[in-house]
Amino acid sequence: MILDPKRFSAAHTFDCGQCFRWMRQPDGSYKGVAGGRPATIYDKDGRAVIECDPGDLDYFNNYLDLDRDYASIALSFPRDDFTSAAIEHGYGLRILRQEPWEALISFIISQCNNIQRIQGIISRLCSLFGDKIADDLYAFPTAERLAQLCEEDLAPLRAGYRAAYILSAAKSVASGSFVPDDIYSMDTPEARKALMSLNGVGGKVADCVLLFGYGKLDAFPVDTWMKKARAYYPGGMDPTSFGSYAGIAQQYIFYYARSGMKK
DNA sequence: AGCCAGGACAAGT
DNA sequence: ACTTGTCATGGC
Repeated sequence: MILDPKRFSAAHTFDCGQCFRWMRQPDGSYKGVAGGRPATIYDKDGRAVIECDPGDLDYFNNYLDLDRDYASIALSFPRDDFTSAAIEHGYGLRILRQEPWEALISFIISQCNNIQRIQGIISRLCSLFGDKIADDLYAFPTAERLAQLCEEDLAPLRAGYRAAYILSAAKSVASGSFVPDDIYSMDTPEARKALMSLNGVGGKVADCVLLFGYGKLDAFPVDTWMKKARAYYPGGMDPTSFGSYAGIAQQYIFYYARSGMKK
């Protein structure tokens, strides 16, 4: 299946730090699972090539946000040298529309952690408690499944103090006291507040869940790398200056800052 | 050995 | 509304 979204980069999309489960294969393609659907994805001549069940193609078209014109959005951002370099560096990245529940748990795990270790913890979480889909491919475990567990069960994850947060979120969702789908209809500030009612979810994690899980592209997560990047914005780094797609700008900047600002 | 990694939380000003 | 210590783990 070949889709033509203009300038899709699998590497920049899957390795920019927004997701943790797409694994680069020796041939440069990325293999993973989204929404319980397995796929192998790569780019060819700037186009997205998706190997998946034909019935899942619409899902991945939406998942990869392929219908959005990122080039035009990038042109709408203020043109300082740093932002321009960041956009060039992340050429072809797209903000994934990940499953909200997976994004929630993933970014709870991300706090005060590094990306390699986050990947390991999530990988163990899925292989231990997620349904097996194929060889080395697992669905993300459901809230109902995780809600049955205790901290001891999560010890093999080596998630540290975050294990309690995972269980707490699972129980909130499984019991119905927190309904992930309710977030969609809220505006970003209201949705942010609702997410922060969960134990272990502060402002930054909430912003990541909104951006990467709910497609709320005005959410603007600020982590340690964004704080480092702030030094390159003499007048300050004002999210509102990037408009309603500030989250996309954020991801270019984050990815560039984390890369060491090279190339 | 100490510092850092896509922080959150409670307790103290 | 801001500052500080603590939380668990691992790489450098």
